[in-house]
Amino acid sequence: MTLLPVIEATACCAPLTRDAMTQSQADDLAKSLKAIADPARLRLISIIAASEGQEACVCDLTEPLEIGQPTVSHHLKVLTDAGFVTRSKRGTWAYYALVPGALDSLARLLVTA
Amino acid sequence: MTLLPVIEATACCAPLTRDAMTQSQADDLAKSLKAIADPARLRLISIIAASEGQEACVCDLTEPLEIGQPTVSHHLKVLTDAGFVTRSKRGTWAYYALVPGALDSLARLLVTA
DNA sequence: GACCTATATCGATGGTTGTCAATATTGACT
DNA sequence: AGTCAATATTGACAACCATCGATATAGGTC
Repeated sequence: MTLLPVIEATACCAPLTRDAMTQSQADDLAKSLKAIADPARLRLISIIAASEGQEACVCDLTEPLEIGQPTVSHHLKVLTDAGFVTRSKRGTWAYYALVPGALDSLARLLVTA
Repeated sequence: MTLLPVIEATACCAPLTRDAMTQSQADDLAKSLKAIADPARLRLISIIAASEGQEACVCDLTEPLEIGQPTVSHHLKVLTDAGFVTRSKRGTWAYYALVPGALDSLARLLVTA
């Protein structure tokens, strides 16, 4: 499933509270919010963000959350599809990094006035 | 179901990206995000926010969204439980108003550094 | 009280989603 | 080629959720 990346979804629009949203604006924003509205995914973002270079290896993400490796992989895919993180493979390892500004664009949409 | 209001859920904490979150912090934040991660609820917030005094009657909320009245009522309850809006009844009508600062507290948690 | 209007609650239903176990893929190393 | 380690994908299942129709509640008016 391809998903409108956050940055594009947010580049165009007035804040949530300025004007009544259209249905498709609401759909896009809801998709972005759904992508981060999960405890496991929030913790993944949080760990990645706190890591050096805002980048972390999957091997460092599996233990702290107490869920299986396939589930971690699934959550990382959701975050990637939504445009919050990017994946780069180096050797056998996969590194996930925050997309700079992605969370901020989203946050800006929620601020009132 | 009682839910930790956004304001309280966010009053205490460092931004999402400063430090690794605990499980319960992630649970709370995810609940707040889930509450607004729905197109119908985003449009409700949006319409309320764009109204005079950031307050709107349910009667003005049912038509624009093209969903049934019980569904609108359900979404408003979710938003109320999560602390984004408050309900006040005047006569036969129910008015929902934005909780000042609720969305902003949430947004602040998402901003990086 | 009887009736109407506005809103809330209940029960059911179809669709989505988080999780897991099992398996596949990919890359490194001998 | 063969093996091992890291990660991704698949298929299944239970839990959750958005929506609806039907009904209940509450306030106003006659």
